[in-house]
Amino acid sequence: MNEKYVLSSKIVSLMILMEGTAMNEHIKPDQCQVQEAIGILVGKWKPIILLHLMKEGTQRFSELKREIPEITQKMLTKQLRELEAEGIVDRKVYPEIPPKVEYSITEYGKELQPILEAMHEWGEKHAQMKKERA
Amino acid sequence: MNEKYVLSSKIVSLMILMEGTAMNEHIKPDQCQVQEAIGILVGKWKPIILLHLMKEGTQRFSELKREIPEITQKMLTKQLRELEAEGIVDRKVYPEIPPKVEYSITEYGKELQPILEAMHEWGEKHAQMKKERA
DNA sequence: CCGGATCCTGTACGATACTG
DNA sequence: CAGTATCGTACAGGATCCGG
Repeated sequence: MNEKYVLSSKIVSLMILMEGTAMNEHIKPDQCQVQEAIGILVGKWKPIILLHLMKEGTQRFSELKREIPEITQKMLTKQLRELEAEGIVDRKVYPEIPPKVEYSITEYGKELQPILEAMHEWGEKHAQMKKERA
Repeated sequence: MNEKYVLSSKIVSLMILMEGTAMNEHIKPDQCQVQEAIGILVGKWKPIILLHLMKEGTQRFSELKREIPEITQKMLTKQLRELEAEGIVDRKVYPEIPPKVEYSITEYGKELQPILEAMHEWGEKHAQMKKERA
């Protein structure tokens, strides 16, 4: 491996973080841990769903549907199930009639919150920069 | 909750900044600023490209290609151009023969670094959690 | 109220070949 | 060396209807 070190302190800290992990080698797309995280967030609606659940706490299916009117039931169901499968969201079914299903962020899922917030922050800044460039 | 992870001070300050601002009302998918950020990182190869450029600094097209062997030229070109269009990556063409093109992370793009770090960190943890569940 | 089943469409991605 | 051009495929997302 060629060692061509031109380093800002930021890069140094990144390198320390990555030491012995993914950064050193040929990173394949399916090994990349950043992809792990992105993969979970990518669905067109997942960030929105998560933001709502994080802000409002536990919510029923129909509440989410009301707060995100443009989404179809199918999509809402599907994306919630995917988040559930990853352990990010908890699904609680009340065996009643009419049916009642509540969704909430798991403790584990809450660890994603700072990342979502950082992305929100950056995204806002980026959107504004795009405007200024026009 | 346990603080197993020391978040970078940048993220912590972002969290403070975001308090009370981020998650308000009916967020449409095309307004969601988290989507802004994700949209830029989604390409199958973009995180990998960015990690390489962040680690190695300025690199030629062929160097990147060599470090990411599974990617096709077409894809490498395309994703680099998209990153360039967003202002994340700088493209420097040397009008020589044979051609020479160098890519690097812009100062602006470096602001993504803490986010990528956080995602990498979380992704690693998540990947391991999945294993344990099996 | 919640969500599964079906069908349809755009596009991200890839293999391959060609060029200044 | 660093790209375009062309063609082909898989899959995410959406519209709509059905069911417990």
